[in-house]
Amino acid sequence: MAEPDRSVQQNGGPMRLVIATCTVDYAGRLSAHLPLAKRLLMVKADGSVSVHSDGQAYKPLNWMSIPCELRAGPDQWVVTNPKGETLTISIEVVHLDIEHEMGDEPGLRKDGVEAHLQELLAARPEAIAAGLKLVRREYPTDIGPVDLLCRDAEGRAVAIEIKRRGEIDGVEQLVRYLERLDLDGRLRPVRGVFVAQVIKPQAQVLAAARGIGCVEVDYDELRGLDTGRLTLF
Amino acid sequence: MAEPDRSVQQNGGPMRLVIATCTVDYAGRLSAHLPLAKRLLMVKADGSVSVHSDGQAYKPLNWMSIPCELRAGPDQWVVTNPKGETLTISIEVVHLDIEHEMGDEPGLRKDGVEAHLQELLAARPEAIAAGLKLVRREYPTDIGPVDLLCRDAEGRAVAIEIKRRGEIDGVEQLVRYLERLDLDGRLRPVRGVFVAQVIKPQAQVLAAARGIGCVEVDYDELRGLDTGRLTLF
DNA sequence: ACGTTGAGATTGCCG
DNA sequence: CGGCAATGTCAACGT
Repeated sequence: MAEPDRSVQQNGGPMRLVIATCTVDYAGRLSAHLPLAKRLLMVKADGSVSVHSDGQAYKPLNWMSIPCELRAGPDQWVVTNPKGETLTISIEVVHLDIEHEMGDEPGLRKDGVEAHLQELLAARPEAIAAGLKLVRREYPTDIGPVDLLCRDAEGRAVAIEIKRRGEIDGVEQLVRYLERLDLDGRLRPVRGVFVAQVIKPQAQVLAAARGIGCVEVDYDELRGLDTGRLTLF
Repeated sequence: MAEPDRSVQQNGGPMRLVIATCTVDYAGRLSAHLPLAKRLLMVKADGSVSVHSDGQAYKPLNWMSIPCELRAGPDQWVVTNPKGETLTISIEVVHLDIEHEMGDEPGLRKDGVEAHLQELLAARPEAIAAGLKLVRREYPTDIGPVDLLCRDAEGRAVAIEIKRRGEIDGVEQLVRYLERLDLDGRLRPVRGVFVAQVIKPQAQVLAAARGIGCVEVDYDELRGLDTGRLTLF
């Protein structure tokens, strides 16, 4: 064959959607077989292939992840990967076959648990320590905003740093904020509390050495309390 | 409204495929946002919704699993589930919108690793222990067949039980076989070896207490050796 | 019905 | 760069 083999799907192409009556066989980590039925075959731009039925949201019945190579003949598709795993799709009838250029995917932005934690704790600072009242979220200092500034039951200032995972650099960050806040006569002396879902032993030790309190909070419980409040009224 | 709300997707409908320029927001366990881009929206017969880009095989960018309810307006889809999680798809442009009746899915048949392991080890019992020679696969006893019966280098009988995962009940099963096999003067005394990809500590302890050997085998390696043999000739 | 466990997991994070 | 843990884990099986 002199001309390039167009049956080989390379990365960067459009998404291809095929609805076909087919059987599917996978041989790799395990062997699996799908009897003859109508299914959706999805070939993504990156070359990966997945076989969907109209159930089992969202997981496909079978698939082949990149890196892999698709040899798509009229009656049979064979997808192989470097590990020697194969996905063989034997096609009886094609009901639909479309290609669509999808363009770039800007990517998923997960609004981290940290932001949400801050929201929840701003709404209920007493979950950190009894009697704590919020002064301001994102209280500004000249080296950046501290997550929460509160006053305790005795009216003393408390700076709170919130992390998803409590590690040593989070404690150091809080120490820097505390230095800055202590320059303000209206706040001084400012106590620090480091809050996270889990605080690593190293961070706990450093915090203790710096006179900073540590509080581990349960995210689900906080969310539960929060929704609990919402549903009460 | 007197007529039924057709914008509500119930289970049992056809599969719907939409390619649309859209933004997507998920609020539930976490919050996530997808900027405006062209994506594939898949609505399965069971009502589940998933949002695919043309990368990240096979996992969708966002999804909502059953049980859930889809309210599909022209500009916005809102999928909710009983836990109060929401998936909101705001549609700018629709590039494709098809529905297709998929019919029944006969279901996936997984040919277990255990059967394949037995095949591979029957072909190469020396992978279990040097000098081991196969007498018979599925050697019958009156309480069921033992996976492999072998003879070691000294001609002594060895009964082998093969599991994908070595747990305590697999050891007990082998113990029962050994009792039976020991009744046969032509075999007695019969040694036992428990073979699995991984053997749990509890099972190892019990095996040791019963004088049964434990061998962990690497499935991929065995397959490799096997295909190695096949490709050598 | 509920808890336990495995999964062709994938993905991020840490050391 | 390789091992470990989390995942919006899900799904299947045993109690």
